[in-house]
Amino acid sequence: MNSVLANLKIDCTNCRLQNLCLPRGLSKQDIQSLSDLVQNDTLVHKGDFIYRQGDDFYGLIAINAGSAKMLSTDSEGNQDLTNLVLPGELIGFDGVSTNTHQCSAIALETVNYCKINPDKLDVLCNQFPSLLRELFSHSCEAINESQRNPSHKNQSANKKLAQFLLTLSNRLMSRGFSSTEFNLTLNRQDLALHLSLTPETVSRLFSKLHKQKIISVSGKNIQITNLEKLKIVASE
Amino acid sequence: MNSVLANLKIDCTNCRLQNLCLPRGLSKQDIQSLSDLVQNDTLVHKGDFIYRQGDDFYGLIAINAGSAKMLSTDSEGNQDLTNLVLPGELIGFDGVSTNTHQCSAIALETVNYCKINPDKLDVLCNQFPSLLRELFSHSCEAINESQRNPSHKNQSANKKLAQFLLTLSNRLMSRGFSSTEFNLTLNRQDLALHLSLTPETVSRLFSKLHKQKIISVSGKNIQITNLEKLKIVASE
DNA sequence: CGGCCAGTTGAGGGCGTTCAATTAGGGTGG
DNA sequence: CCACCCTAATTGAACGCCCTCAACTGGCCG
Repeated sequence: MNSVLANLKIDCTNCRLQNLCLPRGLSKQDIQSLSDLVQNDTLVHKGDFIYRQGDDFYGLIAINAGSAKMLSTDSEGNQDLTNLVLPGELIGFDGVSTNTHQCSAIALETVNYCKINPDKLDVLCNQFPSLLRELFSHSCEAINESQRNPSHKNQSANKKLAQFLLTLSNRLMSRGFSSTEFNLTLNRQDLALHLSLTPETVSRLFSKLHKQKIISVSGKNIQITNLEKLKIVASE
Repeated sequence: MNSVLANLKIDCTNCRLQNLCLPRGLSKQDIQSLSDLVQNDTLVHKGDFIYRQGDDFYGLIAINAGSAKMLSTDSEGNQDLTNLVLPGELIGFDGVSTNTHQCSAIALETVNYCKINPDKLDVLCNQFPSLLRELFSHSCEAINESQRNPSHKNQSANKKLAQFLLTLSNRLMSRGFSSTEFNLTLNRQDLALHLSLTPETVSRLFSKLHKQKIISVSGKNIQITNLEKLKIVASE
């Protein structure tokens, strides 16, 4: 056994997600400062809440391993699955402005995450403008994503699903996973919620894409067998 | 004439939108610092671009008077009207992360706006963490708005329009305008784009709400004549 | 083996779109 | 100031996509 490796603490300075997550664009010195403020390696399991809508601001969270869904319920009780969260992505912005979380974050499988506590965030704000600038940049990016993401607009259901699969494929690839074969951690119900469709429609569309030999579907296991055709479907 | 009033420079320290716009939540001293960095009173006219998608980051902009629309075109050429912008609201976040604007901001009528230039923004970041913190908070809020705003999800067209009108009514009220009678600066085409509907459908729905005596429509002039019923329609 | 829930598949109906025609409104030149 | 034009807005009819409701299948766990 390699005791040196075994005892090596994983933190921001040696994290494999450094270029995707918060350290992105920071100096070595700043990454070290950040690392000292980050609480690493919290583990939660499938179905666990990372935080709940209505909770006091819990902190900014970087998903390190696993995936999560962002769920929000409006005053009428309607649910909306706003996002699927992958490793290297930040969540928690929904609690910054009002100090109360506007969404729930729920683990879709075993999830390992890092966290900057609210009090540490204040330290950041006062001592490390460059980090705060980076946070600001991250949050602005999130605005762009959510406003420009075409899947939330009324298009054909077919197109929405194809676009979702393409976007997911790209996001997985940039995280070092296979872009052509993956396990969809969202179930049909959740995916339907996310795309504003019914589970029946999602199921039918999966079958249709399968018959067209564009993807291969077996439950949650998805293979993209004809990327070009999938792109054509996504652009109608 | 009152020459004292005539010569009084309008800036953040005496702006009527102080509680809505960027100074919100800042100390008097910070507001003064902010004010020194803000370029006030730029005037543009109907149809003018405040900035264009693809432009270098132009700065953070607060709409002081008038209204604007945020338009974004994706790689396929599909347009999306992401937002209607009212006085006291901030735009420009779409240029922060990549330093290139992801949307165009277009004046819907004569618009007066204030601006923090990109280089001044860097000054802010380095010297006034409290301002940056406020900016961060603003951008996080924008995320919530765009993700939680129910009008961008698939609901009945009727409900989407009713919700849009209710939200607009509230936003106008908090800005000191009438909440029951207003001039819709968006035309039917733009409104349809925003709600992901066709102009024909929007027009039909306006007529329907009019016949139901819930609103009174005359071109761009809208009166809400039965707020309670409108709320019922919005919640289905 | 039986029960349960997620997922799939089928039939029918409703709502928004599409295509087309008509009306209203805003700007320009005589 | 009015006649004209061009675009925006309205209204109508028919189609098509997705939803609803329902039945069925398959996998997992007791």
